[in-house]
This record gives sequence, structure tokens and C-alpha cells, in this order.
Amino acid sequence: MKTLEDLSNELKRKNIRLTHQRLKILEYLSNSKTHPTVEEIYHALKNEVPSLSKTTIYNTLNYLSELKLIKTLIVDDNEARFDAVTGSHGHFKCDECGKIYDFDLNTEAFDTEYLDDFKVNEKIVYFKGICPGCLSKI
Amino acid sequence: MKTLEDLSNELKRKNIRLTHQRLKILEYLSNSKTHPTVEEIYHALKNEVPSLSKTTIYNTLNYLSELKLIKTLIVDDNEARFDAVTGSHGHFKCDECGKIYDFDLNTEAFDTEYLDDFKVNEKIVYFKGICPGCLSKI
DNA sequence: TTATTAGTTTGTAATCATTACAAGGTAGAA
DNA sequence: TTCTACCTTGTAATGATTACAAACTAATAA
Ligand SMILES: [Mn+2]
Ligand SMILES: [Mn+2]
Ligand SMILES: [Zn+2]
Ligand SMILES: [Zn+2]
Repeated sequence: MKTLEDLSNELKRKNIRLTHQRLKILEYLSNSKTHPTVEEIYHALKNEVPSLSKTTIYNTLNYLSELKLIKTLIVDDNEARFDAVTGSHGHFKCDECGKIYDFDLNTEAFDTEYLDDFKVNEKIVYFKGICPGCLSKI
Repeated sequence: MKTLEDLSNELKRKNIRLTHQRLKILEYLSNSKTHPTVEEIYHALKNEVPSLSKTTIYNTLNYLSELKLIKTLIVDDNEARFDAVTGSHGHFKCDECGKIYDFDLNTEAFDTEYLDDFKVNEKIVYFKGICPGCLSKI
């Protein structure tokens, strides 16, 4: 559970201007495990930060994403999702309930000799199927 | 290089109604290695099939995708791309020129013990970086 | 061949996530 | 406190995709 103070320090260290909105958005994302959409963040924060606009959420998330402080997830539906966990890990999307799970992943295990002449900057791995909870209900 | 006749037989075997539009779209996609967008397919075919509408391209691609005859690729830009190669393989997107390359991939090599209780139906792997052609130009 | 009909194509309008823009507001430095 | 570059906000624009309804046609059977 990251506090506002933790996040303040993180942004200060990176010379990112501290604003109430940025801190609240980053706080929400950091303490979330659901890879929320812009819409979800907006609804979660609008009571606490009534002036908050969706444009600010887009701006903030895109900015933090450029700075590699968060990750933007593209899954097969039509809304971007965001992840404060920037270390390499895989995602599992349940086709039944829509939940997105994290899982550990050894990206070195890929046998990619074909790509020897390519400069690989990012490895995205994403599985689809049915989660244990949904499997037990069928 | 698949002919219209090859594709006709393929659709007949699957009991998919044969239409001129479907055959042309599938022919174009089958002989393409660029993972084209709807827009690209539309521009490539509109001279040969002047009546063709984008809605038909969407309908056709979505239908063939449901039937697992083609694959829909979600990359990090905002347009879906399509692939007639349905076997398991990875994609590499060059951040410089935008090209999408195929590469062989042994999906069994993933160490995914965490997912033992999950039913995995699909494994999507997608790398980003710079391709050899663009690397040599820098 | 012709008639029938369920499925297909097409153009247009609607939807919806995201971005552009400009005006007003504010963090941080001096 | 003042200044200014940067940030936030609401609204409008964009662009990919889908909804819809009318016209059309592939496939089947008489
Ligand atoms: Mn994650
Ligand atoms: Mn491919
Ligand atoms: Zn589930
Ligand atoms: Zn390239």
C-alpha cells in the first residue's frame, strides 16, 4: 500500500511536477490490482476530486507511461488498461469474467534465434482462457 | 500463393456461403504478409470490387475470426490487423518503420506453473523494438 | 430453369474511446 | 509575493468500429 507521501517522493525524484490530480491518480493505480481503465479511475476518484476531468486522467497516464513509471496494457477489448507494476510479467485474461490476472514469467526462456538481428525493447505476453473461479462454476 | 479456387474449397468445406466479396478479401489476406488493416484491404480491393463496403470487410473478417479461419491482431496502435496464418507464432513490431514481422515461437517453453489451475486457450506474444533494416540506417 | 428464402452486402447513422484545443489555474523558482 | 512554464478542464473533433434497415444473392429444391 503506497501512501501519497511515497508517491510524492517518487515523482520529486523524477522531477515531475507534483499536482493533486497526478498524486490521486497514481495513488489509485498503485493500490489497484485490477488494471483499471480510464473510466474506472474516473468513477473511483470523482467524489474525492470533484473537478477531475477525464482529459487529465488521459494526460497523466500517457505522461507517466512515456516516462516508464507505469505501463499501458492493450487487451483485446477496446479500452486501454493501466498497470503500476512495471517489471516484466505476463497477463491472463479470463474470457468468462473479464478479470485480468498477473503471472510471473521468465522472458529469457523464449527461444528467439530468428530475432538475433533485431533490437528487442519490450516483450509482451498475454494469455486468454478461463480462470479457476469461473471453471469451478461450470 | 493461394488461388481463388483453393479458398473456395476451403470455405465450402466449412459450409461458409461463398460470395465474391468474401473470396476477394480472403484472397488478399492469404497472400499478404503485412498483417493489413481494414483500411489497407479496402484500398487494395476497391478498384477490383468497386461496390465493396468497409462494413463488409469488417463483417467478413469478424466472421472468419470467430470461425478461427483467420486471426485478429491487437497491436498498440488503434487499428486491428488481420492474419491468415492461424498457427501459433510471435509478432515483432518495429517502433521505427511500423512493420510487423512474424517469428517462430515455442509456446511450450513458457514456465507458467502459476497458471496450473487456469484453462489457457490462447497465448499471445508480441515483441517491440527496432528491425535490422532500421538499425542499419541509424 | 425458376421460385424461395435465409443469409449477405451496402450506405448511412450511431457509438465510444481518445485526442486537440484554448482558456483559466497553479506549482515551483526567484 | 511575483512570475512563468506547465497543468487542468470542458468542449469539440477525430477515427475506428458497430447498428440498422433496405436491397441483393447464393444455395436449395421443385
Ligand atoms: Mn499487471
Ligand atoms: Mn503473423
Ligand atoms: Zn473468470
Ligand atoms: Zn523497422
